Amino acid sequence: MSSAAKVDVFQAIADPTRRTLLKLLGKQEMSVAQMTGHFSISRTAVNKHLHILSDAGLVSHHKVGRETRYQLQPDNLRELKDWLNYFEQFWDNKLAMLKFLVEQDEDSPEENPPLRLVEKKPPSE
Amino acid sequence: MSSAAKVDVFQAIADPTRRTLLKLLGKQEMSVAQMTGHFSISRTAVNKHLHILSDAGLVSHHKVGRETRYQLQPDNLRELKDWLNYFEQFWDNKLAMLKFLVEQDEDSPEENPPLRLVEKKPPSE
DNA sequence: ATTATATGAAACCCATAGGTGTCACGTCAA
DNA sequence: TTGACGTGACACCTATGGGTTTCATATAAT
Repeated sequence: MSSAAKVDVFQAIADPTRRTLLKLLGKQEMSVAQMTGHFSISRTAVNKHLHILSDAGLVSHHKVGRETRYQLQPDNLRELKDWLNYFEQFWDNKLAMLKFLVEQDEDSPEENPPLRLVEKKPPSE
Repeated sequence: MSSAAKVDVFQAIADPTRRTLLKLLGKQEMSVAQMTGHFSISRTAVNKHLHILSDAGLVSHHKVGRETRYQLQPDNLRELKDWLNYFEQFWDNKLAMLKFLVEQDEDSPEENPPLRLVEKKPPSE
């Protein structure tokens, strides 16, 4: 129940303009006009992109005076990460293993086993 | 020159059918007809999706007799991973740091410093 | 009170994405 | 040789995505 997610996250990040918007919001909360300044498209177009990002649960917004400030809401990117995680086994077993171990560690904070890097091995192909 | 990448990877994985195709190919090399069996759309439609995945460099294909076998080619998913990596700092600093360190290690194979888990700290900005 | 600013919503345009069916061709089986 | 199988290339259709312009409204500034 983390988010309504009326729009697919994969779909939301498919557009390069929206990806740039997310990067911008990663730096700081911004108003619509402020963001529009970074593009050569109309403010209305930017607004549409923001709506899509909002429907995907990737940004939130709140009004400050007459302007609408948008904030990055990266939680739903986890879905993307989880998807990608499945494929990481195909190109880098070592990194996938490490991530697995780290996530295990996250779930049991009282334990803190000494993590060590495994032997280096070249990519299978 | 790893790939032509005529199609954006983000765009390529935006479609759920194409994501399913990638998952299928993650299990094993498959022919077009074989993949079509997993969907309710026409073979021609599947073929188009495969072309898009191919243009994005995510799959490769080779002919075996009269059938065309497709294989997963996950290298270009790194672009997606790199993009996502930037945002991970906003939801999980520890994991992002570890990944960074691991990748650093990948780049300098002659050195092998003892990596230790660092303390969790809030994003710098 | 009046004007400028910041925004949202609506109507509209056009390119393209995703789907279909058809046809031709190479390959495997009888 | 003949026919079924597996596929690629085309032509076509329709919904939607990303863009625009215009209009209305609320807030800030003078």
